[in-house]
Amino acid sequence: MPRPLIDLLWRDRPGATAGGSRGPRARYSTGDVVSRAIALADEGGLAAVTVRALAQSLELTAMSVYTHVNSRDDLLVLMADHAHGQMTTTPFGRSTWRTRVRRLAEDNLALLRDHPWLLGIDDPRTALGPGTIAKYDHELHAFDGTSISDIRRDAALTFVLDFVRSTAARTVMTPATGDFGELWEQSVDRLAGYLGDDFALAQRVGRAAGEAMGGPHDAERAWQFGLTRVIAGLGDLDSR
Amino acid sequence: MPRPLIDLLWRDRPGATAGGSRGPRARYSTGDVVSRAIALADEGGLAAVTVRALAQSLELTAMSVYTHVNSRDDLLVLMADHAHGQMTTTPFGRSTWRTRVRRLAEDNLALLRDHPWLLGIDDPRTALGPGTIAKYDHELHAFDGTSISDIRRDAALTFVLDFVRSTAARTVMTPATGDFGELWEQSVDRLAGYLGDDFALAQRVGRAAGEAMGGPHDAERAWQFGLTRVIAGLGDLDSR
DNA sequence: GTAAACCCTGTACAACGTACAGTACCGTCT
DNA sequence: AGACGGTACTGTACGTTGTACAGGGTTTAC
Repeated sequence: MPRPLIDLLWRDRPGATAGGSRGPRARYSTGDVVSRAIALADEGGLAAVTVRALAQSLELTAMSVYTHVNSRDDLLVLMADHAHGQMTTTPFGRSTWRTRVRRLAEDNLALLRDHPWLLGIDDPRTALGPGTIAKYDHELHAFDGTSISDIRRDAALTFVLDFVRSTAARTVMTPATGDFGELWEQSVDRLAGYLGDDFALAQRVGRAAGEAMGGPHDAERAWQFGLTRVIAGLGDLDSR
Repeated sequence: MPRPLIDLLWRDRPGATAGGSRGPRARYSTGDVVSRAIALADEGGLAAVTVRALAQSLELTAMSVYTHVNSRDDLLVLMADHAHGQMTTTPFGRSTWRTRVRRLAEDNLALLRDHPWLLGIDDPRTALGPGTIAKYDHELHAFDGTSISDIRRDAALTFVLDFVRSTAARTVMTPATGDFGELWEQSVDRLAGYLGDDFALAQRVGRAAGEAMGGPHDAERAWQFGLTRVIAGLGDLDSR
């Protein structure tokens, strides 16, 4: 049985509890396995990351995967932490916390665009990994120079990241999510019949929002709308 | 085969396309099936809503469920829409949009507390249902009296609801989510060993946030923090 | 040289969603 | 009255999933 998850997460860091040295050499390192899994996920979404598919992609049998990883859930945590560790972060430089938060949000959006499957991983154990902790540390520094308390600093960061995640979930096209446009055109007739004149406001706003959604830069506009509101909501951190 | 999803969603509304009248009477109505499914989900989470379990709970065979519903995914949409339709909404009265948004957010949090499994349903087709549309309509009215545009009205509502959903996802105890406290105490030692003195800021803030998380009213505090920021972020809708 | 630890394989199981074929029932049409 | 056809339901079965379990071969530690 492989080492416990925490040790796998920290496998490359100095001081890592190494695996025993006896027995045949493994054909793949843990990192290899995680990388292949990520490649599969980038291509076909989380659903494509089955133990069997991963095994085949490594030219192993299904059960051999469990030599490197304790369970599929653990694998997902390793994937997420790896992605967090590889994330490209725009350096903050000497900017204000507002532009830092903006960059941070944009970086995270890019991350979720590159790896939409991250939206499907919601395991709290991810927070134990070095990549995730490094990311957390870096992003907390966005609020340096303000007089925000530690607890609120954490809350503020969570607030920003939650916004990014929500928006990405709606924007990003997961392989699982079929095109909503098709669905819409397909059912709008019958829906109109049912609706009649009820819910006038919903119909008016829904139509406006729906039409804009087809437009060229709507996703971008929704993003800017929200991000502006997030930053405005954080208010004047400097004087508090 | 049952009627298509849209017709099932609108089954109780006047003008609904009724099912054919021939054949034996069904032992259960669509509403019965959906209600039983919701009961299962309330008890054991979405994972407990298997076709077989639902069938057993109705004293049917597994395949008979498909007489009432086209697929499990459709069933989930029906469940979500039903929950949205049953949602208790605090009337807005004559209050300002700020307190309306606050109530709206609180109502939605309560909804997600009562039915945590809603967090696991992310099907856009839910938006086609009468319950969801009624909810949408009602919540859009929160911004009545302001001069906000239709598109921004939709964006603002989405912004609020996304915040609620994110916070609920972290707060609410899903049956799937084991207690994070256990996990933490179990791995904090080894983690401390790996961390050493690196990521000082993350460690300090994480400790502060972690300790507060054990505290009695932390979830409440995080909620208030975020909600205040959401409303502040929306700014002065009256003059725009 | 022996024993322990390790990588890897093959077989197998339980649970899942659901396709397909068939049976009993019932309103509708001839 | 009788045939038709749509409906509710059942039973069997298939493919896919994660993974438990029992070995077999290989390498290192003692």
